[in-house]
Amino acid sequence: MPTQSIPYIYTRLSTAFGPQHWWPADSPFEVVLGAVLTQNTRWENVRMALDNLRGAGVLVPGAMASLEEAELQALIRPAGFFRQKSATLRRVLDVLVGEYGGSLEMFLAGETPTVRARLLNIKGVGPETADSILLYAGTHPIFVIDAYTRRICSRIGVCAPKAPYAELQHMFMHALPEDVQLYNEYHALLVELAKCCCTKNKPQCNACPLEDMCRQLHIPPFA
DNA sequence: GCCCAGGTGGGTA
DNA sequence: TACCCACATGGG
Repeated sequence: MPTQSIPYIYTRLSTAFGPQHWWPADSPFEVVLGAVLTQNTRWENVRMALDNLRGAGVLVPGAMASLEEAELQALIRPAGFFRQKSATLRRVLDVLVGEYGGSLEMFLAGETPTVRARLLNIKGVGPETADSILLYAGTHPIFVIDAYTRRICSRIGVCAPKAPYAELQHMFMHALPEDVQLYNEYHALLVELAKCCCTKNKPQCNACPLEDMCRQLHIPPFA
């Protein structure tokens, strides 16, 4: 399966699933929180944590920054890895509030490579978290690679099972026109596809509306 | 009880 | 570079 199929796959997914309206958040700041909280974690768990934060009225940088560490940890606990994530969020808030007066817009303004480097410089923020923030909170044209993307691409033969993040990102960005909305939709659609037929160790397509495509793309068990 | 989830960073060879 | 591991909760 050559990389030329990347635009084709988008067309098929878009037709089957329609607009995804991602990221599932009410504000850019929530995107940042969700990007950290969803690290190796189901979104359902992340939503519980976000609901807690909303209930506590701390879904704005200033208010969250004033929380005690124990309070923050208790609120995000359902998302797992709560000690690690609270520390990461604290470091993000230090930059956001300390250097940009709490303005996410200011923080994310500037050239994409510059802002990306600034994000990656924060301990606990890796490439996926940084790119999710750049694309979904800052509308920077950058393609987000996640476990779903890698798994799907691996199963249809467009990459090795352990292909590096940068390699996959390069592949998508060179197969597609530079377009924030396209990158946004594509990533969301891959997640939608993965949830129905590309779960780890369970490559069934029993109820998958894309059974035909899975067959064409050689996704088991229709290979 | 066991497996898994929209990662990241640190350690070792 | 290439693995291995800790990190933690909640749902199937």
